[in-house]
Amino acid sequence: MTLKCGSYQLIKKSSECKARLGQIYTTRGIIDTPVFMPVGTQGTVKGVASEFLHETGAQIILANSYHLYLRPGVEIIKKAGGIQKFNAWNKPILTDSGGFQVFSLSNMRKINEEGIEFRSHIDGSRHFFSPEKSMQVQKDIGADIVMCLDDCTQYPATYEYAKKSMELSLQWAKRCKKEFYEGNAYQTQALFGIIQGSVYNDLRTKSAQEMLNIDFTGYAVGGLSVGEPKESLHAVLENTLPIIAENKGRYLMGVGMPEDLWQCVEHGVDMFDCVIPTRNGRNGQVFTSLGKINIRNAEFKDDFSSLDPSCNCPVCAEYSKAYLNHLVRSKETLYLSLLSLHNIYFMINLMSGIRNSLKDDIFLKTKTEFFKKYYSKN
RNA sequence: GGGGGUGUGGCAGAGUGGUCUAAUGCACCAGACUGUAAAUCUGGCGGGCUUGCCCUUCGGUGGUUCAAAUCCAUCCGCCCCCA
Repeated sequence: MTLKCGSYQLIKKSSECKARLGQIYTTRGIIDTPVFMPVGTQGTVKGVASEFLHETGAQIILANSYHLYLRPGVEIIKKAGGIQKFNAWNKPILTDSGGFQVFSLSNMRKINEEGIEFRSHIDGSRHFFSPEKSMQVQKDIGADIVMCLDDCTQYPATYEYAKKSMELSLQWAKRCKKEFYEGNAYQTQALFGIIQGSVYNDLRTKSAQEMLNIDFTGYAVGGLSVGEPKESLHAVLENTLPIIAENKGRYLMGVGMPEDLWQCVEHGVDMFDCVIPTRNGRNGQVFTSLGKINIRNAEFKDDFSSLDPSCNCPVCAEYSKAYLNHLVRSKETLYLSLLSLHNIYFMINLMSGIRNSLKDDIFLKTKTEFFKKYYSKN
């Protein structure tokens, strides 16, 4: 049997909760899930060279079509032979559609039914992203998994606003699918739909059902981690994920912190992405099995132990907290790479631990142990 | 020896009678960051508590004034120029 790019294979369900072990097939390799995908907006995971990224065990990374479209431009990437040739990352890549920029560049864009008009954050020039345009850009970039152009609803949003926004994403999703499969030329790439609806359960339900009707290879839950309370996030997942067919990959966009990964896997999420490991790394915050620390803090000036006693990453193997503290204080650029690398390794390793616990069907016990240790210093 | 200048919080540096516990930057102490316009941003940075006030602070001392970082005297330190 030939597996379609982006298709999900369920391997084992937890007997204790909705967590599940599986695999997502892509043309460039099989992804073991649950998986954490480091974010490389501009085609590079900030501060981490591909060879080090491989060492972390990363299976797939993100890139952003809006950013790559603006610079270097799609033509350059096509000329390079696709994004994987261009950025020397030969494993799967998922591209975001530009939908998140609707949210994050909210004061530099206008939305209408046709699409989104952006003012470039680089030079102020005007650009138009329609669902069709987003599909063309992502196909040209050469992503293995392509995301539908959506309207990432801001939080808070009134019910009426969230409804309109969700319905717009739905209309766009239909156009994305049509455009994506146009000419049947892109069977090596997968298209995922994105469920919206803010914190309103009936809107989420509607969005999920309609997305399933359109029929995508995988489904993402978007519009979360945009400022809503944690309870809302969990309520949405609890409500929405069961609607998605069991044989489809479920991707929670933009999440998250280590504690979020455990909790959301428990709800049945298969894929995550988040800028946290790299951004926080660049800001001195380090994730460890004993909780997060800010390596800039004075207490680490003469702490010659590694960042995390139970970490096997290249940074923990070689460098002390005291030295990393010194690098951060001195603004030596090396710390950007080292802390990002460690944090990514931490996330990837955490997911690997989650998968192992699912294999042995001891997810909840392992989760409890993780939290006990992670919060032991507070 | 003669002339000129200068001394402000950890550092640099504003302020030249009241609105000054004293701008700003750095340093320092913390916090935040969730499909990346982020190597960024925010807060704190003399002491005390009843959180509104009180005490202490602009080289030292003394003075003028209702009021002094700011004016005067004097002492001390530093810098420059001429001999």
